[in-house]
Amino acid sequence: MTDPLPAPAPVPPPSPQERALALLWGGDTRGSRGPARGLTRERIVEAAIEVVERDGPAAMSLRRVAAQLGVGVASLYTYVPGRAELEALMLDAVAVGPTLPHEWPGDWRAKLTALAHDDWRQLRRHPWVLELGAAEQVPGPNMLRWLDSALRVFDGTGLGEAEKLAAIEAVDAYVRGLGRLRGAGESAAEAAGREGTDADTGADTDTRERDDALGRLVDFDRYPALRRALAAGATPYAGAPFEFGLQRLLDGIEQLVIRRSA
Amino acid sequence: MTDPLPAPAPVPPPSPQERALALLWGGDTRGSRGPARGLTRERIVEAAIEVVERDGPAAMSLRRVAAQLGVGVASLYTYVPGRAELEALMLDAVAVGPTLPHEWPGDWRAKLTALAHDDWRQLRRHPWVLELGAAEQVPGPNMLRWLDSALRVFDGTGLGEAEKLAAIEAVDAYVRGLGRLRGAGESAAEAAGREGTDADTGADTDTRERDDALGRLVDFDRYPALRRALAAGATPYAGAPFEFGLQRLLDGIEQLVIRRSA
DNA sequence: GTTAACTCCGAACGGTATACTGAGTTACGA
DNA sequence: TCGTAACTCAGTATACCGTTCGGAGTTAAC
Repeated sequence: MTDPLPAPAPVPPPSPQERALALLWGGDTRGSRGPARGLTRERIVEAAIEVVERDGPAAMSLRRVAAQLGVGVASLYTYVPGRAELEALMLDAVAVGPTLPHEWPGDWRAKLTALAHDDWRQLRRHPWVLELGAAEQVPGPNMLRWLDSALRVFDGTGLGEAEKLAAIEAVDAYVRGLGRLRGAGESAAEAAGREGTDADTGADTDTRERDDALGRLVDFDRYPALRRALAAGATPYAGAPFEFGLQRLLDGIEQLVIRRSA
Repeated sequence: MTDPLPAPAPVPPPSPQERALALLWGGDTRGSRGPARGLTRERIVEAAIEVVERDGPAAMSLRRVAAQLGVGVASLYTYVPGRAELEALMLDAVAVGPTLPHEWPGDWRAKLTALAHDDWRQLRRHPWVLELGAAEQVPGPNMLRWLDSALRVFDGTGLGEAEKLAAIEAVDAYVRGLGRLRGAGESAAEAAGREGTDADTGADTDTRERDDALGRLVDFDRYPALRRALAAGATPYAGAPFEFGLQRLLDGIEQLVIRRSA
């Protein structure tokens, strides 16, 4: 009762994470036969982004993407293994602005400030990344290019390598976290309306409406400290002004830089 | 052709946001007739949380929640208007730990550190809040109770009301943002295994696996700064150590406190 | 006792992602 | 040159999803 045939392939099943990685990092392994392809991965990602920006993240579906391209749903599967992987591609596509942090003028603090602002602007322009990217961040080429550039912002400071990385991710975490507290961000129309003004409006109309409804329902006498803050004009859960927390964080990093260069 | 009857009810249609708010803040307006109710809203929320923690956020569905409770799907709609509102209830249910920040010992910095740690622990224990709460944060009773308590942490410092609020939200944003960069957090089994140890493991098994796959695919010569960081032992996109960014942020807030009390 | 309000739920509707199958198209290898 | 293998594409099928509808049973108010 020998068993001459070992298990044919003890290869672990490719996890969705690994599939997304392989997809993001190229590795095109298709032959050359068959009819010419009518689409490209880039066109699909582009169409998907159009759909999600027009109809919102909840309405994003492969069917709509296919319709946008004038193609059957099943056709997409020859270019992209599934929805999750498409989302990873979309995220990487909008991950980075046109220029890179280390190329910007000024010292590290100026660059880091600009980095945060750029991140913030990107997030407000594409609010859906917060809803789409919930699953997990699979690092793609754009993200790594950005991260590499961001690390170089700290060239010349005495910070350790791990500290540089941690500082970048702290700023990134703050920006993204605040974007989430603030809610979905402004509409595309809004963004187009004041393109580039970069204003830090304390609260938009939606949050104002919600606060009104909240004020009608809640007895704020039960929350004295909150009541005081409200009376002073602060607007909770609208997201605090972006700049405040950023400057505090940068102050803290600056303290460390000074300590390290001493 | 007079028109003696004005439009009967110019009441605007209740938005989903307002429905969720009304739901979170009580306002039970049901009559007393009809058969006794077999369920409660609390039981439903509890069951939903069980489902999401067992099967993951993607598998959360009203049908599963109903099955978990041994009732038909449609029955849920007598207690909860829809899925969005149920999610709001779930989020508020796990929003706050057993004790409140202002009751903890120490000065404001000690309390704020504990607040961040508590927030972090809560996030790692219920990672799904990051995926569920994507839509929008509708503040419920627990959240406001927590926020009120958090504001009182700054009692005695010279900070302005808006500054207090902004500081709280900055810390909160940092913690949640880092939770997202890190990925979904640890499994329930993990959490149970080292209950309360609060260790800051740099990277878990999942991220290690992903990094291996990444290393195989990516030519890091194209990312010199990143390569240096990696060589120094840093692990990108695994989330930097939680403590680093937190202490930098707290340092920055401390500077402001000192300035304000001068 | 009648009735109106209420709970519960099976069934159905329109939507989703994905798998499967088959037909049509292309280019390599003999 | 031409058969055939490899490939693209789409229609159909499956298995879910949230939500609605209508009916049957139950209770309190009148």
